[in-house]
Amino acid sequence: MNQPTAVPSSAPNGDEPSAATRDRLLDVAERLFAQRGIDATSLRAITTAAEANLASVNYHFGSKDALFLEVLARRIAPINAERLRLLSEAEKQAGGIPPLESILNAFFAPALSLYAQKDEDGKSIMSLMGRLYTEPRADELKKMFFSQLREVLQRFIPALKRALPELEQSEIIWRFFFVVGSMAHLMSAGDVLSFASNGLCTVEDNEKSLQHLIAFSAAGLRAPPTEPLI
Amino acid sequence: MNQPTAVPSSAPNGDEPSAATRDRLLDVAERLFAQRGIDATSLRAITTAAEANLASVNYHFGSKDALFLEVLARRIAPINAERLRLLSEAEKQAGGIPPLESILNAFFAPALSLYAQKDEDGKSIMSLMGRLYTEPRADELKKMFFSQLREVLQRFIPALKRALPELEQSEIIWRFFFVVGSMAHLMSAGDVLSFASNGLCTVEDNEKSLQHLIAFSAAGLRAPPTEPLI
DNA sequence: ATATATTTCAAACATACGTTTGAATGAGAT
DNA sequence: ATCTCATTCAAACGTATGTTTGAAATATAT
Repeated sequence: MNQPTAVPSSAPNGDEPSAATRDRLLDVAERLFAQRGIDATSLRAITTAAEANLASVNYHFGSKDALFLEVLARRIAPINAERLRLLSEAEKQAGGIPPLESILNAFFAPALSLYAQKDEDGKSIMSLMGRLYTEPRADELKKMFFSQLREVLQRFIPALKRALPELEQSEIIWRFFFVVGSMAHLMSAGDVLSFASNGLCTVEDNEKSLQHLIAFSAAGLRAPPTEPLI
Repeated sequence: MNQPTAVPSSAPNGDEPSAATRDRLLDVAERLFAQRGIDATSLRAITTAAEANLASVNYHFGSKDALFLEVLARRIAPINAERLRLLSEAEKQAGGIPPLESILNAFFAPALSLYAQKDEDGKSIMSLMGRLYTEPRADELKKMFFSQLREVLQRFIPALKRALPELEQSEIIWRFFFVVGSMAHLMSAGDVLSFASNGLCTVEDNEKSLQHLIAFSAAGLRAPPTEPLI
């Protein structure tokens, strides 16, 4: 309940000798949540790894749940912004209706780019994001997540509709639902792929993964309509 | 550690006045695990709902993890057996290579049939199964889950290969990976679909869901090869 | 009916968790 | 130098958890 009355000043000096406690907590929490899951990650583990005091999470964020919420919001917002930007760019470049593949690329690429992060944690963070679609968690999380996703859907569904005029709106939503599932699966279970294929398929090459995902999704979306337009 | 030295005898009298404690625990645990998640479900909640003593889980299963493992194994085994049966049946009926749609139906239908269970819990159990692909859990669970899945893959991948001779093995595996993702998404996040579509799309009609999933997946699998056969 | 093994039970154990507290520390401004 | 506020810190709180225990109850077999 005791919230700080003011935000800690963000290091006025040019180079910060060490990141502010708040940021260190966010970074460490993100990594641990992703690797071990949320319930399995204790505040003690987070604060120890972040070299901060146990009470610091409750001081800076109020609660563990609020910390988790902020860990996610920090990632989701830029991804969705980039999605919208890429879609607009594709529409401008096409001078009207962009090809399905460009629309899908705009949706996938920002999320998959997590994998290409320089540090080793990209994969686990992506895995955490992928799991978000299905994690049984507090209402507040679901609200935050889907309010941010809804904005994206409101731009992408009409774009898909223009690219697939022969499909009913409901059929487009159905298929885009499966597209999201394919992406989430790649994000959250990509490591399983190489395991289950005995190393034949690997998720190491991000560009190749994106190609496979786009090719599959585009073809799935282009399936002949099962609910023809009346 | 203290395991019972013998399995409790399964009610020798014709009609059981009440299910054996062990079975009641499995049923209740399944429902609660599915609804609230595994970590959020305490042994006290399970045993109270099952009208059993707190110690009964440790007596009958050894630990909470072992209980969870058995809850899953009890569901997964029959589903995978039914998958293999349906595939064999489709192959017999086709007198050779069955159409892609029949292969996919054999893979999807047994899992999606969970939804059609008479009791209200079908959905949440299906959701639990769908989450299995990505839950960050103990190694023993992953081992059990994938050892059972591997058996299925060893029959389905060759079947898909025969139905899609123009594709490399690795490309088939990639695409089937997305197929699994689409199915898992439908299983674990089906309720999100109607929420995100403002009720336009709903998962209530199991047969319709299956049709959409098959149409999308078949088309995705049939996408032109990105890695052409040499 | 007696002996034996299985199952239930209430109680306690040990531990881990998120959170709160109140004093100590630090930095900036007056 | 002093005041003021934000931050850190060690310690404790209260609670919930999975598990263990040893006796009581129940069923099974001889």
